[in-house]
Amino acid sequence: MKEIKQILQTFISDALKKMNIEFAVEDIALEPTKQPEHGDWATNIAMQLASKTGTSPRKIAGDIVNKLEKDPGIIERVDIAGPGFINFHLSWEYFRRAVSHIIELGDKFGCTDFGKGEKLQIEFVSANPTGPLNVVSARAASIGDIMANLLSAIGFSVDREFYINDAGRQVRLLGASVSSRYMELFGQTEPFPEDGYHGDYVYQLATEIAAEHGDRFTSMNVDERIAALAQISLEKMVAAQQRIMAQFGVHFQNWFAETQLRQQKAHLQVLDRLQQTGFTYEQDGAIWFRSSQFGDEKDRVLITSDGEPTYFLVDIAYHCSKYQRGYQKLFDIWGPDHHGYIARMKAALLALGYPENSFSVEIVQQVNLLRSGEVIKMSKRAGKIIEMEEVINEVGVDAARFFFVNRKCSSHLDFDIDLAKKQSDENPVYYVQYAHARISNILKYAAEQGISIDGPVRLDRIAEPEEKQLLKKLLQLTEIIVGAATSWEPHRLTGYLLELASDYHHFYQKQRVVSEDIELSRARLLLMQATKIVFANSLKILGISAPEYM
RNA sequence: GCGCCCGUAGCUCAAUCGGAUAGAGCAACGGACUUCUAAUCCGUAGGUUGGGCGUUCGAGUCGCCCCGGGCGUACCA
Repeated sequence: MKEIKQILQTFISDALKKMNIEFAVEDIALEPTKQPEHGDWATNIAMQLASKTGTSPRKIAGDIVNKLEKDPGIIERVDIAGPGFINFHLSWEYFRRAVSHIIELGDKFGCTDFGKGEKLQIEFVSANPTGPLNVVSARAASIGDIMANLLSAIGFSVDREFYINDAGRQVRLLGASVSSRYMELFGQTEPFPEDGYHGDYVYQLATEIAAEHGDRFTSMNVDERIAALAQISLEKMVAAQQRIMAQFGVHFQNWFAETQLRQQKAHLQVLDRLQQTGFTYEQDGAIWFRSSQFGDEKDRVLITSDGEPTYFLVDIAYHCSKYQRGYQKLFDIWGPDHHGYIARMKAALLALGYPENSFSVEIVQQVNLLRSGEVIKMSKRAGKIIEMEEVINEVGVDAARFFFVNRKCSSHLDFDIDLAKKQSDENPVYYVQYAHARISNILKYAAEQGISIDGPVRLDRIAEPEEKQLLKKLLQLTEIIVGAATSWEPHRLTGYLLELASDYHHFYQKQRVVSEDIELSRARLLLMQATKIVFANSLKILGISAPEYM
């Protein structure tokens, strides 16, 4: 079954050809209508052409409609309305065919081969292993994972990657912080580092290490101890990150360590390559990259005057490694505090000769946690933060994923913990899941009543407006997925699910599925099956469970 | 100062490429369970889309100027 949008586009395009008008098929705008009086799908093509030719839009619309092929298996009626919209009323035959089409495709319904297997990578979360994962990480985890699912559904080959910042100053600082607490446990004083990490987790690390290794680090000299404790702490922190991600249902194909790059001297090779491009220079004892030539505000340092590679240089090497590993497109999800970093990274990759649009960054905006209607104030300095783990334990994985993604990535998010926890009608997650559970229960009930859907079913018994509305919505899944995936707007899928649930509950209220009328019951049971598939496929992309009962 | 994100109903948010009468949910009020799950449904009320000017057949959406909120602006990561 071809997408209705494409079918109608072809019809219109053929009509335009008969009128000797050139217009690219894929540019013919078609959208589902908001009001039933306007039919099912509408196009504004006549208005667009009117502004070009100077003819009245309603006249052009009339010409198009006259020349239009009106396949009765698809189109019931075509109207011209308003300033010149052409409204298509689709036939019952078309909608009924959708039922068996969806059931036939099953878990493949909604998927396309748009991406043609192109290999791409999404890197997300990549939180420093020097502190616990916070709520922004949770939001990034949801968005990254769901975007990966969406892009897979439209035919890309997608890998998820987590970059472990396990080198540099921050890690040494963690080691020093833990070392100080560790010595404290054994009654010895070691000054706590300036800018060290506060927070209970540092004590916990020290306590765990003391329990596992005893006092054997106390006799080392300070630098050795800090290095040793940094390494152990790092492993523990990364293990915790991996555990929480798994618990949240996010499975990274790769956890990529920064030290790996440093050991291979990958950053020096990249420095070499950059120097060959001629976009570097020395000044004040440092080596600079001329990123301002590529639209950055100013030039950036690659090697400091102390001879140390900057984080930026290593990060360039990291992104090069992604290309070298065969990814054709790179997506990064960063926090709001990194947006100033985008220009320089794009500049570097451009200078190195990678294709202009092969790298893009999505900035995920901040999250305000609310409890009892109040924003919870957090202070990283004082170590007072609400951890990702706390949130998902408190509200559950399903609700957390739904809430984090039910908003444009670029919008700030108010996350109301009380609301997400509520198992009531105030909570949109349950509204959707309840619809799925209701359908499951009907199917179960029908089976208990001995109603079988095997053999020929008279789909023409499906004829009520609530059924048409439901089918119309079911058929939109594919386009919603393509739109959400290509525009990086995963909230379109949650929005769609809420609409679908609403249409379903409405249907449920007005029409009974299992009744005395066996033929009608069987037809509606197929409709229920198709609806269940759409709920299940959508929820699977969101990584949210589809309960059989609630 | 400059750059990015944002401003839509009392609250939280939608609105696909610029489309028709700006929609949902929550909160408020009034109704609907003898019937496959009431975690549901129906109804009422709620708006100068922060303000102004412009672009055009048409602007919440695009451009310019204000107002307000958030974030960034390192030889840190």
